[in-house]
Amino acid sequence: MTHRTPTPDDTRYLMDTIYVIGGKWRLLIMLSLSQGHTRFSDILRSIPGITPRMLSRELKHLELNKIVVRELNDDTDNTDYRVTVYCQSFDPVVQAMVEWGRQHLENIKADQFRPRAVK
Amino acid sequence: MTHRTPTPDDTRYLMDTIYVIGGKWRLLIMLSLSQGHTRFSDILRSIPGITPRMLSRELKHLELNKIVVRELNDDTDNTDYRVTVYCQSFDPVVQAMVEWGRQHLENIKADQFRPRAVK
DNA sequence: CCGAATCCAAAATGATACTG
DNA sequence: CAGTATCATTTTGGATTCGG
Repeated sequence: MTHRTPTPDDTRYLMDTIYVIGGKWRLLIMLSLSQGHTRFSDILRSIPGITPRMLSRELKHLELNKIVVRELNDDTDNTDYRVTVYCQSFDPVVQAMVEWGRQHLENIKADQFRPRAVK
Repeated sequence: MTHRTPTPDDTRYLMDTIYVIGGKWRLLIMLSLSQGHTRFSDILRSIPGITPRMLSRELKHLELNKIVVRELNDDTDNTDYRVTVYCQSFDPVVQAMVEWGRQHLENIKADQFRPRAVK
């Protein structure tokens, strides 16, 4: 049984989650990191439309909240960002949202190619 | 096998989803509706902190995007808001986020009651 | 009391240029 | 490469008000 009846508490839980991952970019950054990107410029390129300003700010926020860690690579003198286990706890949320987006695009495509009745 | 390797396309799917449900209130309104609230004031009361202004605006957005429908009840002369099947397609996302929030609260509680080593 | 509109303040985000 | 600084724009929210 995968269905639960929603309770008023669910509203609180949902608010908390929205608060933590709020904004346009945090989940996208987490996804980029989980795709294996570790360097600032790589993450920047992997997320269409994000600016260095927002990436820098959001990485700082995510680091403060223990969602990512920042490491200095002594050899290459580069900064690497990595996910934490805490970040991985968002995987089900990200998966559900990615899946919704994929389905949505499929639906749009299907509707475009399906003939419609004309008035 | 429930795990997928993330692809660059996933970034696009995730962006689309964030765009559609973006903001602080939309998912909360959908949850409230799925909890059975149909009237403006009921929804308003069920979401702590939301103002009539934001609820009104977001309901309008959700209606335009076919996520909710607005019905006039002729008997009581009241407006009823109801979810659509499109709205229900977000259930997995909402469930995942509610579940994350619940776990998060449990973790916080557990940590608070677990004795810590003192320096 | 329900639902929406108006005006204004604050916060989030964007564009662009620039630094070590 | 890894960010910062500055300024413009957009989004969000508060307070108030107004008509059913």
